Amino acid sequence: MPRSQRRAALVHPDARDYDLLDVLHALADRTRMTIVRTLRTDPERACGTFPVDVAPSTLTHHFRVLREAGLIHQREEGNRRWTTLRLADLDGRFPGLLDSILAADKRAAP
Amino acid sequence: MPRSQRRAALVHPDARDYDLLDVLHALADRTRMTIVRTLRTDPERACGTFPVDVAPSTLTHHFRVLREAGLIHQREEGNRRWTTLRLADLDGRFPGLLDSILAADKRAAP
DNA sequence: CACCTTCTACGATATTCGTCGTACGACGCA
DNA sequence: TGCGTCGTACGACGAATATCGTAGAAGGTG
Repeated sequence: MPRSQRRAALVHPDARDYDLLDVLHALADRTRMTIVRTLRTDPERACGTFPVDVAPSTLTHHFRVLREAGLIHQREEGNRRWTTLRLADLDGRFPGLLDSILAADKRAAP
Repeated sequence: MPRSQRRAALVHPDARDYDLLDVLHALADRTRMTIVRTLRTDPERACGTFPVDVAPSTLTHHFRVLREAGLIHQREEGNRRWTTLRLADLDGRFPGLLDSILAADKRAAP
């Protein structure tokens, strides 16, 4: 039984269940925006390799918010948890939205 | 002395001081999103004429959040406070962002 | 086996947020 | 002067949030 007790079931919402307000709320945070920005360039990353300055447990919290909003996908491989951006799902539901927001963020702090 | 005591000074941030995270946070609320959506179609509205279902004091709170994020402008005329969308300022700072978000919202709940 | 790394779950804490009721100031009109 | 309307300020309250420290599970490596 892999990770049955301590590790959560890694629930990812269906792309059709996306809630725009949840997506906006998830992105309205500097740490989470940095995570998404990083993933937009790098396809896949392990949790501990993001350029943010918070405690590991805090990072876990932010990943959960992003995951439950449907922004990221996480898969487990051995000891690591690899994170990817759900770009296709997001673009399917809200075409152009994510890149529009990321462009605005880049414009604000390139 | 016009509205010196009870009414706030109606501070509107400069368009150059826009903070994207503040904008996203302001829009990550159903009531405030409805206000912005309404203003995107109707150029100007009085405070009490928006299709939202909250108490007047709550509405005042939401207007303040939108105003301080730079999304709306309010001017006083007699007894009323007229609200407009700062579309040009927003588009100057974050081109295409607002319409991209509004399009996503319309897609989610047309 | 022992040890280290990675990441999570849990509990605690301080802060923010959305909501409302109440009171009231400013305006317009009779 | 008085009354009704519009919108605000203030205080309160519950819920959500962001943060952290600690403890521990799972995997990798010796």
